[in-house]
Amino acid sequence: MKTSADPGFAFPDWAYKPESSPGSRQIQLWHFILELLRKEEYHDVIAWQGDYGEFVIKDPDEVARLWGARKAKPQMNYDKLSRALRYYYNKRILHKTKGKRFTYKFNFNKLVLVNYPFIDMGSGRVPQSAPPVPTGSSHFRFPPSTPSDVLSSNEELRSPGMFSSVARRMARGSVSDCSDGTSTNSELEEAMGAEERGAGPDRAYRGLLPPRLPHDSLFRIYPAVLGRHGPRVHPDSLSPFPVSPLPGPGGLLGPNLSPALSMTPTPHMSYTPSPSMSSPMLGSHFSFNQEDMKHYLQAHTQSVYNYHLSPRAFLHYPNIIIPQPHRPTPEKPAAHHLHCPPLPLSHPLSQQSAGGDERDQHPSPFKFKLQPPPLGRKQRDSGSSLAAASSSSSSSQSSSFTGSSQIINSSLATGPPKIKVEPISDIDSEEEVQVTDISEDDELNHSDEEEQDPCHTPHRRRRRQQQQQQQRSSQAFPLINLKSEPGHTAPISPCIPLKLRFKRRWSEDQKMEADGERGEAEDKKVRADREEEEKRVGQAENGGGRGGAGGVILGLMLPPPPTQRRASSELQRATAQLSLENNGC
DNA sequence: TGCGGAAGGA
DNA sequence: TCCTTCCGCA
Repeated sequence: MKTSADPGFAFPDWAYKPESSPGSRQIQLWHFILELLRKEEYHDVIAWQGDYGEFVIKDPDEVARLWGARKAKPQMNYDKLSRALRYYYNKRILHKTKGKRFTYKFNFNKLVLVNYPFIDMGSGRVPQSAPPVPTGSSHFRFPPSTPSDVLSSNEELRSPGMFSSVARRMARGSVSDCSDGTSTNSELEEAMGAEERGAGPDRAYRGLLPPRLPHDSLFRIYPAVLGRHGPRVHPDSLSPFPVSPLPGPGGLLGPNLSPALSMTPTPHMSYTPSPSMSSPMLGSHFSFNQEDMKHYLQAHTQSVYNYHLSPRAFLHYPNIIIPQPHRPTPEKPAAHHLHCPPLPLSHPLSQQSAGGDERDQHPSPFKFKLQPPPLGRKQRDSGSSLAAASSSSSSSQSSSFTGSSQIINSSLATGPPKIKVEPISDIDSEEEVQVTDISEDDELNHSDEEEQDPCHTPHRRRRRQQQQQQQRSSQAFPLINLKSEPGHTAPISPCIPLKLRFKRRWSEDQKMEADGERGEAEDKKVRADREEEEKRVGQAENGGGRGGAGGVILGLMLPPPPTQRRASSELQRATAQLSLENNGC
């Protein structure tokens, strides 16, 4: 296999730009960082430290000097180098370890799903977020060396709607993780640790799992592993590694396991050790343990909720149970199971969830921790207008992390007065609370906010447009079509979608919450007035049959303030009524 | 020390 | 596209 000219350590050809010169001047910075990290002689300059993928630049000037030497940029300094590193934030290749000087962390989670287009689901094996550590078992295959290889030779694996779309979304950055610069993995480990402890059979291989391998040991094997695929290196491979956020064949992140990936295994995703590294598993696609894939997706979904990612990506996995905040609306169909098109997938996962909604029977084991996404700089700057910032969030790190979920989060953090009460006709928002594609619907529905947002650079607008386009294509799925047409206000009817009625009810509830914050004295007065009014409204509603479960949803997140208990009970009654009505629909 | 906008080069 | 360079800001 061809490698770079570096005799000590070399990435495979695909890790370099095609125009890579013998001197490897085109090496990318993160490659270079990994290169340094791997070399013992630079451990005084840069070294792994802390969590997986986390490294500290011990001697920034020296690293910059080395980088400048590599790039023939003698004027290079750490300031410039760090600027380049910061560009990786948006690409989710790196993020900063907050509070630790010169400490960054490679992000690998998104790189995993991007590999999904090459999963051989039929093999009954599931992708791992773990690196391709050849430690001895047989369930891991390396993909071809380049996306073009895969896409040309494994077209059948690009199951439309299954993995490729996820991959594209991931590649686009609309699905991402670790966006807050903190250790995502540790939280995921918690969640998945619990999950795994409760895991059933199919876990025998766990005994084979390596413990946390030291970075170095993980990384050391990387070249050797990749080296096995030299013959598959596509001569025209274009910047084959996850660097490219672009969708499509040239931009798919990944069939190639990245060094970043390899060094940042997720312990909770039990890695299946793979003697395949030494066996003739040079096939062009991954094979994964299906059980682990399920767990991975759950973990990733957890990260979605923790980090404002897009669980909608998982709608393409109709048989993956998506952990969600438990919503006591038993009548609500298990959308992910019932409304996804019968994708041409006939693997055992299809049977696992067949016949019912597991979530109802087994409430999600995950702890939901809704957090506001990291504030971008301008958001921080905006200061006082937090609500506006949250609704129009366009932090460069999380331009896709906008939307009603964030609104909810903001409301949790700042109280009802800052809740954005969306128009009733904006029925997307509740969907986003439930299945939080945080970015896209917000973009569809809040273009007015975009105008107000000083952070909307043309670049970000382009990204948002891409996400909107993705959203439109995603709406081809019946699940998404649970929504009404944008802007369409369904007539009030006992048989309007339950969800829509929930939404409307929720909007009302939020208004009431806002009212509830206006102080005790005023509240009492308002309450008195409202009680009178609600008597009238209640009578009207008894005939109109509208309502919603938004209050229930919020109730899951926060205990209702005393002033709202009565409203909540109203909501519960309305919910019960709606449930009955819905049965009639 | 870190962030991110902007302009520009290769 | 991936930086490099410069800069203002926190």
